[in-house]
Formats: sequence, structure tokens, C-alpha cells
Amino acid sequence: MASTLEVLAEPSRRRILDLLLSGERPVGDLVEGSAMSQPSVSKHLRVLREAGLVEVRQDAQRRIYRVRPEPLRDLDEWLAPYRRLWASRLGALEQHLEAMPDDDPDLRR
Amino acid sequence: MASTLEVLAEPSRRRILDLLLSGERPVGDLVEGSAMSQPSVSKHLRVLREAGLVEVRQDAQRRIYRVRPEPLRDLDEWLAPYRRLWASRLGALEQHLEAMPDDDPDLRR
DNA sequence: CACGCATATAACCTGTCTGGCATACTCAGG
DNA sequence: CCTGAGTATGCCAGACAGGTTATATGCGTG
Repeated sequence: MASTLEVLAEPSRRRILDLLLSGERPVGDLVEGSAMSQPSVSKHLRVLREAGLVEVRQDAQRRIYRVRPEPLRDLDEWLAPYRRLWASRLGALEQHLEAMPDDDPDLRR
Repeated sequence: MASTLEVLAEPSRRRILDLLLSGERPVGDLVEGSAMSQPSVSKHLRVLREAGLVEVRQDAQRRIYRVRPEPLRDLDEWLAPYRRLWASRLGALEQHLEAMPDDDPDLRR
């Protein structure tokens, strides 16, 4: 099984998660919202499911998916030591004066 | 350029970042600490650099790398709405009683 | 200025991932 | 049962990422 970060690396999967953020949704909705073929969406859902990032509920022939945020907690914890870094760096900036070049504005997520 | 999450998906790169967490290091140290070939390390460093996750300083023929946590802040922000989810879910648990199966203990990061 | 050290880049190979299409499965209704 | 809606799976092709080895580059020193 893939690590949470590997699973989240896929933009389509983040898209699906973001769609589920507003509440549980059947697969059909996700297909519309993500502009991919239904099989692709199903495959991504499988990966997300195996990573514990979503869970399913069955409603007749529909499968309703919803977010399962627990794995993201681990990510949050991994982030913790770095969080300290960027906190302390605010202070360090003063010593650097303004000699630093602008941060790259093209950063994604 | 790759998104922060794509860059972090690589275990070797996380390893490098974690090594840099204890302070700036020349490439040689990273090669030792990560048990990979020097060219591989250099490649990963390039990716990390282009993603803004590390920065370099030159010291004679050595390049000293250090963490640049800013992109992780964006990741932290992306995480925010999900954080709310797992917070609210603590409350929801009460309604589920104890009927839920144990969470998969095999989750990675 | 020739050499050695530290690091970066090039070229190549291989495995893996993703998307698409076709097809199988499952469920409710008639 | 037979059918259709909704979803999952198998299989394939193309693209890409990571490792390795060989080689180039930059810097200080004798």
C-alpha cells in the first residue's frame, strides 16, 4: 500500500478529496466534478480507500464516499518539527535584513 | 516544477529533509546519512531546491544545504480544512458508540 | 597551472503509474 | 429472470521517475 504522501501526490486524488470536503458524495458526482472517466475515478478511490483516506457506504447500487481524515493527522505530526522551523525563522529574518531575493511566487500547494 | 506534495512523496527526499532538520549539512553528510549514491542525492537536492524546500550556500568546494520551510506552510494550510474534520469527528465518535472496527495500525506517514 | 576533492550533470535502463476502453459485477424494479 | 443504472476491474499503451555509471564542472592548494 502507498504512503499517505504518495497517495496525496496525485492531483486528481487531491481533487477528489477536496470534493469530498463538502460532504459525502456518490461516485457519479465525483466523476462530474473531476472531469475524468468513471473508471479512473474508481481507481483513485480505491487507492484512497486503501490508504484509509476515504471510506464507502453502500446505497442501493450507489457507493457513497466520504473523507476519513485520520491519516492526515500523521502528516500533521510529521510536519510538526518543520513548523517550529518556520516559526523561529520569522525571528531570523530580522538578521537577514532585506537582502534576500523574493520567494518564488510559483509555488504550488 | 513539481508540487510540494509530489516532492515530499519520495521517501529519499523526506529522509534528506529529516537529516537537514538538525541543521545545515554539506552534500557528503547527506550521502552518508541516506545510504544512496552521491549522484542520486544531488538529483534529489535539485528537486528539493526547485521546490523551494531547501537552499544552498557555497563553502569552497562544498555546498551546504539547509531546510527552507516556507512551502510546508502552504501544505499546512491545505491541511487546515481536514484538520477541522478530524476535530469534529472526535465528537461524532460518541454517536458511533464502539461499533467501529479498529483503525488499520499499518498506516504509514 | 596541474591536481584532487566535492558536487553536479548526462546518458541510459527499468519499473511503476495513470489514463482509456472494454467488460464484469451488483442491485432494484418490473 | 431480465434489464438498466451505477460502479469496479482487466488489460494495454504511453509517460515519467529513480537508480546507476561515467563524466563534467568549480574551487583551493602546492
